[in-house]
Amino acid sequence: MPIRIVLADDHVLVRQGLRSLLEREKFQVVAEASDGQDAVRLSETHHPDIAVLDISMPTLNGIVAARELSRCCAKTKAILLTQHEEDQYIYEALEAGVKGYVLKNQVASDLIHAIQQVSRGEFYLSPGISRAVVEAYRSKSDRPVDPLTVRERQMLQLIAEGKSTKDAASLLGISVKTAESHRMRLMQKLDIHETASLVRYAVRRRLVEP
Amino acid sequence: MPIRIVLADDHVLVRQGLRSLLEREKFQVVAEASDGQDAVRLSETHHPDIAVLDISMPTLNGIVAARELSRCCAKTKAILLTQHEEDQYIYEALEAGVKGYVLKNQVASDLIHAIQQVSRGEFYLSPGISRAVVEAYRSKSDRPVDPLTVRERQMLQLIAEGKSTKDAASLLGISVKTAESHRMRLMQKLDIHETASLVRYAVRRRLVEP
DNA sequence: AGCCGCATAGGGGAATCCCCTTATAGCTTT
DNA sequence: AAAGCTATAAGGGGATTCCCCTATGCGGCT
Repeated sequence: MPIRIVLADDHVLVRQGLRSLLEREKFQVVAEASDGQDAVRLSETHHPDIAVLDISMPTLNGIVAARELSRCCAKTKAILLTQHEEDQYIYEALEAGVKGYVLKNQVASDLIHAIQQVSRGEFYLSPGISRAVVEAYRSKSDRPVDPLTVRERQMLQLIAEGKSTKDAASLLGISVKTAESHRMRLMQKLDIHETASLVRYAVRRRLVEP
Repeated sequence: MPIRIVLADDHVLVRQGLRSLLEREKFQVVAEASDGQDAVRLSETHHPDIAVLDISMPTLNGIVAARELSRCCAKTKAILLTQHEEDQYIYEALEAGVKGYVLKNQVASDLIHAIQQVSRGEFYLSPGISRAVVEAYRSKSDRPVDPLTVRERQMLQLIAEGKSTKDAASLLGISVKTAESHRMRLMQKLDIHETASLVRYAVRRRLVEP
């Protein structure tokens, strides 16, 4: 039986390129998602062996999506794709239960290996980020804890993407007033009081692309 | 004889995905480049029919590379790949002699069509950017690279820094209503309708640090 | 001389943001 | 069992954004 995969990346063209690559290796791509929520939803219905998630995606980024997956689809193993190797949030990814971490500027065989290895129950990390992982663990004790909750970070991302509170609320399936609450406490925690600074913060945190 | 292609994108994984996609369609990828200089160099030696160039690349971005190509390899036609629908990229791209413009969040068949059409000597533009192109041609005569006036750019920067319109007005020594006017026309010109997207635009333009 | 772009300034209004408050339910920690 | 954090939801209200509209004066282009 082939390894079954859900593929999530917000760029259709990139996604289809990856799909072509994976199918050439006899993997079976059972579904494609263009954002994090879709990735989670499709994983819930298809129960794939592997979810390949781009880190920067709308609605839920790859890390948050991976966290969701480890809650709702324990069988599905998450592999993150990222552009950045100076990723200081690798620790977050590991904590989210990610099994593989692949840089976009590695060769395709890297992703292939990652999928094979992770589906065997092992971990896989692209060469070049091991250092970052080691450092993440080394400084684990005095790591600056991100004060935000999952919901607050989701709101932050949606705000930074240009969504209004109302839009964000309906995207998250909660009431406008609840979304406002999350937004307010988020701003209090970060001591930021305008949308603009919030967006710059989200860009620095790589929750969204500038 | 198959259509011969040079493929340039700084992410190896994405590049190989695209290659797989193109080879499935019987195109011949004669070389891959990971930056703009390489793309030009490889085109000079291989004389491909088509150069597929990502816009954001190290050393030379896709647009500059396309400009080079139109000088040194007139036979090679450039197709740009981009994440952004932002208008001013398109102006620059057209001026650089680009023959095709494909958004990364279009389906793969879009790129296939682009290659076929461009190699026949026609133009190709992804759906969704035609409007911007039409506008580019409409006001072609005196189009500055950046369509914003000095005042509008000042406003943009202040907004992105987190200033309110009122604050910005007093900083610029003008009335709040004037500042609002600048802000409004700025948003109209860029076709951006929320502060958040405005901030991300300013970050991309390096008007402010993220 | 007349048109056009730009900076200036203002009126008005709907929507949204920002911030305060309170309250219930669930889950974890102590 | 109590305390604490989180997610949920709601009321209210002042500030700001966003987008229409009009209007004047200045400088440059044809």
